[in-house]
Amino acid sequence: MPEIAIRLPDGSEVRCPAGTPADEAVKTEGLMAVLVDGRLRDAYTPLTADCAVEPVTADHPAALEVLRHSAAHLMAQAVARLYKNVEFAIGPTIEDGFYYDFALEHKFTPEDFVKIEAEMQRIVKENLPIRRKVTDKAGARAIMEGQGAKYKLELLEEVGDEPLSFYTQGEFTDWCRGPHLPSTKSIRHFKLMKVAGAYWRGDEKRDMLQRIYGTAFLTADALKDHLRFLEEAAKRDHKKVGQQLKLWSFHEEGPGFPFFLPHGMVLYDTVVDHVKRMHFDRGYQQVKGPIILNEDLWHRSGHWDHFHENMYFTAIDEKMNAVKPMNCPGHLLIYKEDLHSYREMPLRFFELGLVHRHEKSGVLNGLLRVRAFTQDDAHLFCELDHVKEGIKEVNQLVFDMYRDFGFTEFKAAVATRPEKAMGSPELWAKAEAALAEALTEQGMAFKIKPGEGAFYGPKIEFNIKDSLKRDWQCGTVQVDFSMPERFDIEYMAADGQMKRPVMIHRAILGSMERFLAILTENCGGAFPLWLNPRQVAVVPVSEEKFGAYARTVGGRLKAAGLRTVVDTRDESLGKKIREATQLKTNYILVVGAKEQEAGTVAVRRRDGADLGARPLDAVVETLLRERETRSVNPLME
RNA sequence: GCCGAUGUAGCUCAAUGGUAGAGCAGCUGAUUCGUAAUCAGCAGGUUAGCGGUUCAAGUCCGCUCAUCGGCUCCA
Repeated sequence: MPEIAIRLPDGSEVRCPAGTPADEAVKTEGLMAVLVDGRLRDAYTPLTADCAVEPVTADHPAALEVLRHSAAHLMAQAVARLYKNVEFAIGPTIEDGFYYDFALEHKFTPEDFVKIEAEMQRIVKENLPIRRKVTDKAGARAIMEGQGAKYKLELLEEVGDEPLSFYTQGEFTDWCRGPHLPSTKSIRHFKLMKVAGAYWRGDEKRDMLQRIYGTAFLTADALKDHLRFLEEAAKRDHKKVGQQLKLWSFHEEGPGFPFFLPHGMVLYDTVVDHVKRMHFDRGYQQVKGPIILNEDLWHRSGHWDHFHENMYFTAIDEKMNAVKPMNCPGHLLIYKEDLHSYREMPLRFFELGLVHRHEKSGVLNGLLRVRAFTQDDAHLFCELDHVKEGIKEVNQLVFDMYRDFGFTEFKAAVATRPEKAMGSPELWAKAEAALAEALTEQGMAFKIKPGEGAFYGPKIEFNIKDSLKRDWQCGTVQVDFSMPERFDIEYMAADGQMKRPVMIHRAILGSMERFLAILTENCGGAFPLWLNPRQVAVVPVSEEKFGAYARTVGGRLKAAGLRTVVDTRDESLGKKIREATQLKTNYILVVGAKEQEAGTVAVRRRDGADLGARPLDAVVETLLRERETRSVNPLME
């Protein structure tokens, strides 16, 4: 046997005979896998040549991935033991865990999870070695035919002639790239989460399989933390919070059409006010088009061809009309009312546009996915040479807006030409390049989403990250050469020629409804002062004795524009404080004899902190500062 | 749209196939209170809707609707 040299991360080198398994060469406790020359491999992989080996143990970034992949196999094995005639599809890892798709007669219920988890534990205890075997396509086919695995056979037909690996643990064998843990014994901290239907290969025309989602972690604490996180997210659910704080509601009578209650409307208007101010400061002109427009317009715009399944139609005097799903055609009509000059460019039309889109019933979800929503929509018309500047200007507004609403982390992606697209590929390429260049010049990293552009142009998608580290898509910026063409819009260029402008479609918060849901879940309903519909509650210790002073205090606050309630109900002080706190009122001002005499208020924050008596003037001053600076944290300390 | 689960008072939840109940909220009265629930009384329901099985249905079956979790789609 020739000797080979193994380099370890600490710079040391060991020599061993070629073919030595990696785990024997590196001799590391708790080895889950190894990186051989940077490639993830099984711990027992034979080393055949000089190489660099990095051990993957529990603290390695790749550890979770390996663990979860093995957990998916573990679950599949348990399912195979417990149920008859199970067909296996695929079982990958995902962000928070793993899933496996099965086809079988039995319908899984969450009660089955107990049984499956118990079987999984049993397999863990059996300490089955997980071993890799490589075969060729014919060998693979033989194995799969033996298993009656029609889904896997279908996938097999699509791969080339490269060697294929199978992993076996006990009686269970699965086609898999790997790597896997060396044994089932180290999969300890897992939980099956939910069962759901999933189309085979994500195609709604094909079989509906049963998917079980699970998660697995390296330690019991990490699993517990994850479950706690999910609980926290559930507590912050905007539907729940919206009901508790009486912000919005949903009714059977209008699925997908949310109701805004008085306090929700205050929140909505506060957001709108800020959005408008930011746009006016940047040269946008607000417009508003009608909600219903005749069908011809939608043929001209291309929406009928590309979007009509999502549109609502309504007859007026026997003529067909469409309820608008987008605002752009309206803005094009407005554009065409005047002769435009290059001197006005970029021309910026802004609309809080109420659009209706027919969404499939199964996708509706609170305010996050509705059938009628208001977009913070705008269209910029610019000269061809200035498209990139236009995009950059818009992007800057996007960044500013997210920061103002307290979102400091966001990501961008460029979505390119979809299959159903209008306009020439050359124009698409040009538009895609403009978007990418603008982002690059602004130092904004982005990824590419192939084929995910709108039918009339490629787009930048902006995602914000909330306080629970979840991503939400909000803004889009789209470059469009087609719509100006279709509507034959022009402007007078500096050289006296009539030219065709380019259109930039953009929304920043996206849908106001959706954004309010995100805002709500970001803070769990405990809105920063500037946004909160309930900013201050004034609570007299006794209504009879101090009610008048409480109303005076309330009057001062209201005069300063602070959203204030004076709670003069015949209830105990403790109860009024409790209720105001539960409604996430930023500040509770308690007034009694001492305060009345001294012209002060006793300040209590919603987090329970009792700040003691403060002069009313000072309180008003601080609250106004907190509001004007849009502070996320309370300024009263 | 597809797969699955769920639907009881305004809210949160109980109720072996055998008279639908509690807490909170609401109303009335008492209480005037110093930092997260004062006390008492009253009222509140075609158990999502429609149909079926049964002597008897909140409970079992079917259909419809809505919601939730996923899939597909998407702001």
